[in-house]
Amino acid sequence: MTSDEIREVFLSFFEQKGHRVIPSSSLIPHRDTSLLLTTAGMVQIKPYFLGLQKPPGPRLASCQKCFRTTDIDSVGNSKHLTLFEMLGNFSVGDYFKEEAISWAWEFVIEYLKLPGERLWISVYLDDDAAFACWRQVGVPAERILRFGEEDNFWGPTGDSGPCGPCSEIHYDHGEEFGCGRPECKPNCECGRFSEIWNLVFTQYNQTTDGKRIPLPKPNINTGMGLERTAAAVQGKPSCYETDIFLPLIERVTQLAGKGYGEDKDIDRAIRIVVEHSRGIAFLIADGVLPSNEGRGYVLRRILRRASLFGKRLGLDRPFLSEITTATVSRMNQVYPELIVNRAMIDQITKAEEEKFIGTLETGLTLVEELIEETMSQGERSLPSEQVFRLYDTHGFPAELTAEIARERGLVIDLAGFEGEMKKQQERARATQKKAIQYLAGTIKGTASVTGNLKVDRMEFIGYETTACRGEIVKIIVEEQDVTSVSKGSEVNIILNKTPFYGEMGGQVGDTGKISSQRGEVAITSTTRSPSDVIIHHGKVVKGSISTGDEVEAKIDVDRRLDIARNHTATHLLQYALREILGVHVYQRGSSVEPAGFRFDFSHLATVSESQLSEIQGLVNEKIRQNLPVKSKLVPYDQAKAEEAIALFEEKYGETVRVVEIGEPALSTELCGGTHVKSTGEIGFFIMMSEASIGTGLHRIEAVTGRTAEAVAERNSATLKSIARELKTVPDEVHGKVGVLVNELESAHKHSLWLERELSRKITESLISQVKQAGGITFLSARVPPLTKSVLREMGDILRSKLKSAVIVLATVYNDNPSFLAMVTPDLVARGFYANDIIKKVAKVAGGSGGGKSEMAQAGGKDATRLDEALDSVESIIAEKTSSPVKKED
RNA sequence: GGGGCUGUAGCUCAAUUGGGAGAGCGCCUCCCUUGCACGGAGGAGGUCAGGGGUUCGAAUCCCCUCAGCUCCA
Repeated sequence: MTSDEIREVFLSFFEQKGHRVIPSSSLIPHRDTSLLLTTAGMVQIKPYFLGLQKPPGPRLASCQKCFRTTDIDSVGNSKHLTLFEMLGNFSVGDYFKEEAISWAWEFVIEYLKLPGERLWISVYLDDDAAFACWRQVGVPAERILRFGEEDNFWGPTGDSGPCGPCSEIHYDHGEEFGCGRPECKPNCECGRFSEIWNLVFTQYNQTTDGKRIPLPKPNINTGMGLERTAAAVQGKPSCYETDIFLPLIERVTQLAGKGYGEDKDIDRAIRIVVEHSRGIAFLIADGVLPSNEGRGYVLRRILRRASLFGKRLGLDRPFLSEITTATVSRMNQVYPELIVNRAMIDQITKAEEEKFIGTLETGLTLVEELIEETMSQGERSLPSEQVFRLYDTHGFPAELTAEIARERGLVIDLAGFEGEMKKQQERARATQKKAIQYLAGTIKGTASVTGNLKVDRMEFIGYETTACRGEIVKIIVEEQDVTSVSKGSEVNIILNKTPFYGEMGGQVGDTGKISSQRGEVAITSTTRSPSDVIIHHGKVVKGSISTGDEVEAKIDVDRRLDIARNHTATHLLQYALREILGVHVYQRGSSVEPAGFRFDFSHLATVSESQLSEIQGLVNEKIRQNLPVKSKLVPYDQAKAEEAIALFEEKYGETVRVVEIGEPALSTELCGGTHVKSTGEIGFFIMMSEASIGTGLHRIEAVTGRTAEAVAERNSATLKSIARELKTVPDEVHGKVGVLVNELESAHKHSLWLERELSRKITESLISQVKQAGGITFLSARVPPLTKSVLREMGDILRSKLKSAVIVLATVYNDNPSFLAMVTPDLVARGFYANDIIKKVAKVAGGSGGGKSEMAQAGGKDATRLDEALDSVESIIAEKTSSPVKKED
């Protein structure tokens, strides 16, 4: 049985048992900031279990792609994977243990045809009910083992929430794969037993004080690892020998010219390469891009690990994209997002791998330096802080450092390195804890109001209208439900019916007012609870309001129209980007506000000026064509079949709203936002900026409608005023500025030339002004205003002409006195230091300064005492010659 | 989210306690030569990432912002 068949048979089996099959959700969890990546099939079911959302049915089944980073370092042995597929059936308050167990057994025996005698069962210590169920389906008592919390109790995630005992099916691969110890049984560390299916019986809700309260309607949540199951079904010792990995392994062995199954270390490297390559392909397909934090960093880490182990196989050039390509062709039937994003997967992988090779190269020179230094000091061991610095700051793996060191007869202090690593982890954890506490605090504040907020009747009618009559269902003030509130209070209001759009999909919420006969509330923002209830935030400005009041809800229509213009423009922009740059362009986020919008999209190359102007032109052309904008509700599957563009991180219900522009549609997007009726209403579109905001990610900021008009107006006003200033007309401004810049440049050169001419003349006259003091030739003179550099040039000339002298020049430049002192080398040797002299001189004029012994500069504050300062030079030198001179060696 | 490092000519990088912005490669012009990274002379090219502060004076010290690299979560 192939893995594809297992997947198919599983889903159709549970479909027969009344389950609704739901598609795999993205690896990026939707609206769940607590999770980096989707780690189990349960993730997308969680809101149903928590009662936050209505499930499409009480019985659900899925095959979910999952990604776990917890045992990334164990990848390569027989069991652990980062990316895997999890088959699962779920009961949302419907069936329980008995059905879950009997169906699981039926499936593995009848459908997967696994030999019963190779299967072992584990149950939670006191879960006699589960034990009995297993006995009933015919599992002998001696193959049902009891384990404690560690192995057979699931949850809660965090300190409270749903949890319960679980029961697992283990497959015995056979004694030959085991450790051989007599006590070897399921959950043994050796590779003999493989846990293939975990059935979780969520029957308790754990409170923060540790009490477990039975749930009125317990849930079932199961997870069967497809890869492990395939290994069992196909009689292979590990998932790597199944049809899932073999094609990929074949590709690697082809490229590396190494055989699989000949050498333990080589096998491990091959496994890591293929395993991580799958992860790379799937992560990129779901919109993750390499980065130095979050999900992007997970991607970068596995990519680098794969590249390193590839090196070990002798693969020196970039090769990973070959394996990700093989992954795409192996898996795209089931996961079409792979084929859709294949260009992105290929290019990102190549670019990132090349970048890593670059990092390794610079690291290599640093390692060489470190080795040289260590050897020159006669040490044999590379200092661990330095090895850690190479890794921490420059990303150079310690194993590689060790390897290179070994070739040169050196060792590294591995224990010290691990210590440094521990410290770093502790630092991060400590701050992480604080961040979580902080987060918990803020969420708690609103969670009590909105987290589990359930409202039976609430209708959004803002697509059709901008005002309506409704009734106040709930009033929340500072996290407390209240029945009435009066003037001056900040409130959150929930209506049974509202035209207010709650912030979602990048579009900001509406503002406006809610008024009754007795009072009025100014609504300043509108948001949405996790359970999709629209919450109006505002302040009571008149009278008072109470729950049950009949009210009129009216949004700020002009503002809404501004937002709608911008939102429809994002769709047109995405269309234009795909036309001009290519179909690989996808929206990666947006922010739609009344004043303008931001649009992030995936694209690898830089966008040229001419492309930008083409894009802007195309959007404006479509605006002028005044195309109709229509929305409709369609079943999810239909929308998918029609290839409506969906935002990767969004999750959509059974029916989805599709927004189409034009007839036939040139843009079709799944979207819940508010739009204009036809593109002409947008009026005008101007791109304000385009920039790369990370690898493969770009951001465009743009404005439409009246903001665009204002921008155009402002630009033209600016241009006109510049033209006026330049005494010309706007069309001539460009040429005129060019001329002016040239003129300015030559004027600068000319004035520099004049200054030099002047300084040369002065220099000659200055030479005749030299004096003597204590046998030392010196010159102290005031010169006309000169720039610092010309003053210095003057000093240089004087110094070379006078051969042996102390020179002090002073000038007033921009009202500030400044001094320059120069001393010829022979006098420096005799103890005349320019920096000492300048300090004394400048002090007279209330300034200070410093420099080097041959040349020093200073500034003063009192320009009137400049001459007095210059006069002091003679006495300074005289003093120096009369006192005994310390000779320098 | 928290650390570390970096940002100077088109590229790779220098610049001692704060005191004169440089080298190599590349580019342009000329000369000498014509096989290899020829050789020689001259030249252009810089908001020292950006902003603020300290100072007579900041590439250098302090603060903020931005960008890149890197590690941890």
